[in-house]
Amino acid sequence: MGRPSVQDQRRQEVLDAFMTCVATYGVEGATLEKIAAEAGLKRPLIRHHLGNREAMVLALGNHIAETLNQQSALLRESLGNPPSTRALIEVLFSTDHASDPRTNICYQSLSNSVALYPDLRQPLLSAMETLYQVAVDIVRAGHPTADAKICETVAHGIINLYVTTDAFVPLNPPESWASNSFLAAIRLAETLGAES
Amino acid sequence: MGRPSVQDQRRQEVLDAFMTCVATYGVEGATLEKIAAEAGLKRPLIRHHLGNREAMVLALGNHIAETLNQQSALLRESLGNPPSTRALIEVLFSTDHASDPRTNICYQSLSNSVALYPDLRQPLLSAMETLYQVAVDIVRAGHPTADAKICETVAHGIINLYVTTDAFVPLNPPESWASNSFLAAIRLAETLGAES
DNA sequence: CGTTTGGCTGTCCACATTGACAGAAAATTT
DNA sequence: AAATTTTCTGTCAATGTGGACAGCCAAACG
Repeated sequence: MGRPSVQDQRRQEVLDAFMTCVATYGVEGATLEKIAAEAGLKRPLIRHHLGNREAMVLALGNHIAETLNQQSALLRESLGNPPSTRALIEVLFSTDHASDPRTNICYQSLSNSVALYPDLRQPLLSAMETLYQVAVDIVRAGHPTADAKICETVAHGIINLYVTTDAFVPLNPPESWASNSFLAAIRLAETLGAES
Repeated sequence: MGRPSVQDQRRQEVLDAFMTCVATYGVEGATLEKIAAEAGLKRPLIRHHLGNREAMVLALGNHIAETLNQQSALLRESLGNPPSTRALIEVLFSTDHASDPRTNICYQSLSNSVALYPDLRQPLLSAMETLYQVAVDIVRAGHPTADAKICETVAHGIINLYVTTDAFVPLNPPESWASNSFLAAIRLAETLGAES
């Protein structure tokens, strides 16, 4: 049968190194050499596992989207039954929640590259839709009597406030930026009245 | 006296072309040739006007920060006396307000490059602080009796919701994403009660 | 032990990009 | 018209980057 294949594992490792490089140097700044150094491999192996540059970028886009989808699923499960909007906000903004900080930075970088790699759009868009949907479901569960459209607005607002906070991380802003987003999300949730 | 200098104007044109390229290709993807093509000049002239790559990036960072500061000042003036929070939100989210869409994309790209160009951090950070401050002042003017800390939270929330909306523009999301952010900002503002 | 299968390395070429310089062309003043 | 200053062009070398290939090495199986 020959040597057993570790291709799947290697592919994950290379993808992870690519993710680190994109987060640090941007999509166009993540060269094969930097990725190879990060992965501890030789440059030709990167190509062997992920294909040419375009294939690499699309693979990363799908990987990021998949990661976000898993986080959405986790979020849905980790909140008690019935889930509370307050708990959603606290999980999103808790520092120990600590979703991999590279994920959101890569998401941003890839978003800005959609014009160059159009196939990125679909997975990135639907990953975000999924996250929105989880938030909407949680908010509606916590406020069954509230208007559906209003719940949607509040849920989107909470997620967007969270996203902004993450987007500013590379700037290392004062702590107040994050706490103001957190407090704003709380206030927004409270417009729905007490939870059931 | 010799030929008259058009250096200042050329510098602005080159900076503008650089901005377009960064918005399209990212910081590392904006090569001198692409910038030259965009500016309608020959490559060596780019270097002549903006210096080497690092100087170019820092110049763009300062230019973006300056642009944002001007927009902040404009925002402060364009709102009536007394300014209303509602008007602030409507101006921010109005499509015809149409601040140059490249500005926010460049801001994001540059933010993600702070690790490589540390001198970018200061101007980007204080431009955002300025924008926050304008929003805080407007909200406080509209709600003179409200608690100062709460006004700060609401103002930051409004700005952050606006920022997120702009950040998603490259993904060309469904129109509902923007309208939900807008409605969330309105709801958030309403938590302060009626305006004076 | 040999074969087979797959992972890994070394090396090559083509091309893009940056950085630098010398010199031509243009415009204004004297 | 001549001189001067600035703008612009052409070209070179050095380096970085992507893409491709041939061949070696390691591990499992018969």
